[in-house]
Amino acid sequence: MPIEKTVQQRSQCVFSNALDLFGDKWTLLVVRDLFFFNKHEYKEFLSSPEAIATNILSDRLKKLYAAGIIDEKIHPENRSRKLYYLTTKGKDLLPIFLELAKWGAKYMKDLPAMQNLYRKLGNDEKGLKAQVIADIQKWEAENLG
Amino acid sequence: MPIEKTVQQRSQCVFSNALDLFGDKWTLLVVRDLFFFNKHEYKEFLSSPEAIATNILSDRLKKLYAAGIIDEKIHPENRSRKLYYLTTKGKDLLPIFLELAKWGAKYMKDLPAMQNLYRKLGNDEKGLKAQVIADIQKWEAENLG
DNA sequence: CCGCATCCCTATAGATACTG
DNA sequence: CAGTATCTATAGGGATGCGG
Repeated sequence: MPIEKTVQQRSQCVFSNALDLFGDKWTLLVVRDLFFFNKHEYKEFLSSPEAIATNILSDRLKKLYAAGIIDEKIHPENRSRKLYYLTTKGKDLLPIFLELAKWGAKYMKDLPAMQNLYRKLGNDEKGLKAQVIADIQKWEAENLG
Repeated sequence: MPIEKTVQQRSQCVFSNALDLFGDKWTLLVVRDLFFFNKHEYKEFLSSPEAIATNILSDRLKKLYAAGIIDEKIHPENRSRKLYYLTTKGKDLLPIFLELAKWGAKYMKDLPAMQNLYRKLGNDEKGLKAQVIADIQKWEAENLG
């Protein structure tokens, strides 16, 4: 029987509390995959270029679930697989990602793989945001409906 | 002679690169102190409620400096002290903090210490932002001028 | 004093091997 | 295929040292 780990908050600060939740190198990458790469399965997260380890992925999915940022359901085609998707609370993280990307667009110009995103952010941020939301809603209609 | 640690980037992704820089529980708390609590000295960062350890603080100040997010100068009244302050690159992180705070205002309502910030965010985000910037400029005029 | 640097030790993160 | 178990590496807390 494992000892219940009471997640201790370091202070009453909203930033400190946020960092208690996703202040690490992996948690937000899973959320990124959900937002921008239409990934919804364990093996899809594993296939991202950063190469997250299986135990870390498992742990982060649990933490995101416990925090109410993602939800999950059995894959309709295969009971041994799961589908992960963002809750409303999770989807509300999008503005943070977009601001982060804007900062990156300004100060990490040396990331060639990101130039398309940067251009879209600069030209048509609202369009980008709308498209991310639309993609999610499309997926939801097909898989949660 | 210490071995130079080449900070390895995990991928070409802007989010991954950002997390390589501040994907930990402490780095952004130092930036927070600079933005919202008008802290500019080593001992002031140490006095924050999260109680950062001295070696961690020292390490994070170096990393933030190396990343061009903060700069430093000798304290005018005492050569044994230093003043730390945000560069333009650092100040440009403010929108990320504000989006984070907005998310927290919606989903961490149980942080009584933050209610004032949340209210201000809800009522007058632009005013809040302007005030943070104004406070910084006031400090700069007095200390960097 | 003040800003760190260093050391020691523990806790946690994470890579790899393995299992149901 | 989706995770767990095991092992190792790193982050971090706390005490202390040390130069300016």
